[in-house]
Amino acid sequence: MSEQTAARTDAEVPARPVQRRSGRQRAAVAALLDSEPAFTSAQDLYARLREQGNPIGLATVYRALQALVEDGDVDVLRTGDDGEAVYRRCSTGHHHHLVCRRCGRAVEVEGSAVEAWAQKTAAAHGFTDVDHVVEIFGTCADCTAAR
Amino acid sequence: MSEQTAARTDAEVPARPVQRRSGRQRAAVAALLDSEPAFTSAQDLYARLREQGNPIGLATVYRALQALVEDGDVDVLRTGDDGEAVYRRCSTGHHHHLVCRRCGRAVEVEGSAVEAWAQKTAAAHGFTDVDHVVEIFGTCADCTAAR
DNA sequence: ATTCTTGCAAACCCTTTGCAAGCTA
DNA sequence: TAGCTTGCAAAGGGTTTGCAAGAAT
Repeated sequence: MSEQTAARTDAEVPARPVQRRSGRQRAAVAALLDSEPAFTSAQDLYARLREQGNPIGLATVYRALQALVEDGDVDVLRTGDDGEAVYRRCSTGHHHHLVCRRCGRAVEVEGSAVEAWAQKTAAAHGFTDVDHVVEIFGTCADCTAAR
Repeated sequence: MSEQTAARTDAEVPARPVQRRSGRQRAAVAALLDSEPAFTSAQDLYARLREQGNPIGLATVYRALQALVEDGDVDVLRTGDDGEAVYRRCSTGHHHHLVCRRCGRAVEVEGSAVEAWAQKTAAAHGFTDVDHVVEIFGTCADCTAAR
């Protein structure tokens, strides 16, 4: 993992109360994501699930991720190099990420100062329905040390 | 165009002095981009060039864009929905964008406050080699009025 | 002449979709 | 039983690459 780009929408999607059956595989994807601190790609999750003995289908992984994102349980980002989407279990409120470009590990952060700045800047140019994407990339302490 | 995501790298790429021949088609792409205030996709540029009577090849458009980005003359963003890349002629210094999610028109903006915040936040978590992606999306004045 | 540029078509990759079979409630 | 979930394979869409032909220096 290296350069990435944000894809999170700030607009609060009112998680429509879709009726969702348990689904063994879907649960497996959710569980793996729960224990993963880094942003991970669908392909990666797919490979890992199979490695750990779960013969899941790639389409199922994508469908599970789709559902999780829809429910607001997971955040999505896009890698800057190839546009691949990466997912991560996240808290529901509005927040941004501090992501390690080396291992993908991420920390949720918030910055009211940025929110205000974005709002003000947009307004100054006559823009409405303002929304923003903010992601910080760097090398985490562990990766810095391991190098 | 609608939701998008940033892909700009803050790391200053020391535009390697690549020897580049003029190239009629490459120039055409650069020219079109020069007169375009909005972030535009490769496919879109390709279509427009052909429409205006320039039988360019799609691969050439991509190669031209690649070169322009490499030289730091063009900025890239990724649409949030489909991960399509969009390009725009930009100034060389570090800056961010205020993009209209309706028409794609963009304004270059800068915010030292954000730069400082990003740096401070990253440092607080032990991250090094900090870099960040910040893009503001909204509906520009014109589009707001036209609606 | 040499070297870079352009086009076309094929190749790639990630992601989505159709459809039949398997589960869940 | 009815309806969602899963898999496989095929389709899609954007982007890249191989290779031969066409410019530029």
